[in-house]
Amino acid sequence: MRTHQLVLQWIEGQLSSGQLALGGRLPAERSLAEQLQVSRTSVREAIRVLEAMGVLRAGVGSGPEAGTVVIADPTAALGSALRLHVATSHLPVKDIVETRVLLESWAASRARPESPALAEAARLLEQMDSCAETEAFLALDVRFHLALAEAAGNAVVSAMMGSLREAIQDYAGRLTGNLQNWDATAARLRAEHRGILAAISNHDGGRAAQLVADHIEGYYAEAGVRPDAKA
Amino acid sequence: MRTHQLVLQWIEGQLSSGQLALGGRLPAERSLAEQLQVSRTSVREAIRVLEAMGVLRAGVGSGPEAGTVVIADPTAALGSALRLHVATSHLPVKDIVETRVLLESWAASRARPESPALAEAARLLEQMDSCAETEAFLALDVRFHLALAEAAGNAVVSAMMGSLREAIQDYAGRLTGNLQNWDATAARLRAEHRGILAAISNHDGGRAAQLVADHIEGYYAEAGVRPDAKA
DNA sequence: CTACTTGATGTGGTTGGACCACACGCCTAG
DNA sequence: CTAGGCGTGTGGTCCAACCACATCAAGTAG
Repeated sequence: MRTHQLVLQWIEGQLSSGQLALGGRLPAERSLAEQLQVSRTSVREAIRVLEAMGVLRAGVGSGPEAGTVVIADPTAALGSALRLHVATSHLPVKDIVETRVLLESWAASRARPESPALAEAARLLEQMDSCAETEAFLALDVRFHLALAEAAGNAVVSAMMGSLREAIQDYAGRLTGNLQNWDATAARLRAEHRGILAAISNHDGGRAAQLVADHIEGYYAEAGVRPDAKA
Repeated sequence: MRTHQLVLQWIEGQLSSGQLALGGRLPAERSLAEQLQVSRTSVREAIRVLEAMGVLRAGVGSGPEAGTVVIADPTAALGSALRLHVATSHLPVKDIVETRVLLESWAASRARPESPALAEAARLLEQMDSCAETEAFLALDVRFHLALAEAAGNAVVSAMMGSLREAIQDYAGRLTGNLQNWDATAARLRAEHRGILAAISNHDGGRAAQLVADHIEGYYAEAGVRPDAKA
């Protein structure tokens, strides 16, 4: 057992047992090293791993914003991991898109019309109407889809969807350049978004799921994704 | 930008550009540190992060097994990340199970009867017939479900399913103790497995998906999972 | 008395160096 | 020709020191 893994186990134990909860602060690196009888280096390596997984956040200085505190950002961990494995060509972009369609369709079919996340999605839609810049439009689009996912009330699905999106973000951004007529595409996307929200409001989950699947697949098809495309 | 993140970017760039591929070896830590003009500590922190994400594997000594090489184990990264976030009670077990049902049903509906993975699944099923010990049975069960997922031909779904399984492995293990009559349960599981394989062989994806969903939900229900259960 | 300056303190961030355990492969003694 | 030892390079670990930063408290000028 390598030393930093011992530290990892200790921290995970503290989390599991509830002695270390969300927002809680880890002991200072130097003091934790002494407490566990390991070097500060090993403590730091463990902290780095947990930081990369979205479990901790390290802050320098003094005061409430400083120190190493427990956070909860599952999307960060899954996203960077997926992105790296896409980089090694071990995870085809095609599979990423396919999985995103699966998760997002399910989320749409499960979304509850009364969910606050759905109201947020509707608000985002209005902002997109008065948005001319492509970049800002796409940023709102990302938030719209994430809000849609959250409306299903499944944190794992939300995290996975966000991470899938992050993993192919650069790739999707480059695709936008392939579009022939952005204004026309944006208009179509707006209309499709409205259709999705309407289906959810009408408690027609099946239709919402189908619309979402068409929406995503249609966009990638228009941007020129081929089934064997690589990142 | 922190120093170890610079190293991370450099390595990710090497992966993206293809100069560092699966099975390739990273320069030695000391030499990489000199090349990037950073300390060995920073290089090591970056390597630790990538190791935790299943992208690298560090080996001591000399020869072909030594050095830091590129691997591809997406399941490891997603699994440990999910497990940690379950530990912080940020990801409810209920959502994990729900997501697993979603992914695995989809995989069953997409599984190709001629897939080698499906043949492997059938082989595992035979082994489970002549398997009395609970522990060994469950180990084969895990491999059976993973083979089923691989038969769908989507690497992302396979990785996510494996990681979901890993994240609640300990939890599921404890559940087994809740079962009243293990022999009867095992017999039922065997029969259900056969039904799933039969449906796939008959090209009845819809039925296969339904059987898988019932199979998983039935097991957790029998073991006493309540919707608000925590890890 | 108030308001600003200044230093002490504690945090993570980074570095260089040292030593260890390990595995391979050469090289010598038999 | 064989068997053992030893050199070399790898990651693993630890230590001591220094830096940048943020806060807070004491001290000082107004």
